[in-house]
Amino acid sequence: MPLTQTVAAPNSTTELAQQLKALGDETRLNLLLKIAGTTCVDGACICDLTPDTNLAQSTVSHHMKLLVDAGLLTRSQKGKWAYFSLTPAASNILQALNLAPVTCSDTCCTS
Amino acid sequence: MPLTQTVAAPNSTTELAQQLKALGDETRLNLLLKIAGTTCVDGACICDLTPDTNLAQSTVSHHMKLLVDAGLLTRSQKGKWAYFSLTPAASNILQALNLAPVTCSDTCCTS
DNA sequence: TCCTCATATCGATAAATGTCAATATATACT
DNA sequence: AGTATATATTGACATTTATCGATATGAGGA
Repeated sequence: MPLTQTVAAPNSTTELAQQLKALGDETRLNLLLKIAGTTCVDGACICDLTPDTNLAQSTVSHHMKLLVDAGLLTRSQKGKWAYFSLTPAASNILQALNLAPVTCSDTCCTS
Repeated sequence: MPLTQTVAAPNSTTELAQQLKALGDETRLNLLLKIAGTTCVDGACICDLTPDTNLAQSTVSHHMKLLVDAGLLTRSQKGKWAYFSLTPAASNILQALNLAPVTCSDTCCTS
């Protein structure tokens, strides 16, 4: 018996399946892990995430939308830039899966 | 810091993404949860799982294969029947997600 | 106001996926 | 041997998905 009810307590299997599906793509999983590892309070800027993917900007934007739609990320506009943070649901899932945050690159938060 | 290293410690993100993808389908997630809830020591018989899905037998068989290929289930043949059990990886993921086992239907293990 | 930059949206395309019916395989029973 | 049953495989099809280039939107700076 777990000490805390963290994940999936309020989730229907439909909802959970959708979140797992969103995570079930290596590109998106890596994006989410990168964001999870970001130390910036504002969240991670998509401009910092895109280069590592070797994908077109529009493709990354598309994946971010899917993650937002799945309830795993929230988007906030800061001037020209878009920042993304994990939702509680996403944090819980990553924690549950014991996915330790990746350390943020040193160039983070500088732009 | 978690007390135990349960999930994803040996998994690459590629491998984990593949497992999450396999779980990211409501049919397969429900199949897995059903199997997780089975009290039979032998695992769950596919013949008991199929009716609930309202899918063709070949479709269910296909989904089972995907779950096996993802490393979430093992298959064992018992006479005419095929039984499936969770792998440690699958058990860990379900535990991590705090997905309590569904109670097995009373007709379980009777055939 | 015009230009630049960051991001989103659109349209197209190739590949992957979920599904079924039909068939194959394999086991048990007679 | 022959039949029945359980499951897997095959082939077809419609839908979804990942991806890109091109374009649109929207904010800041000159």
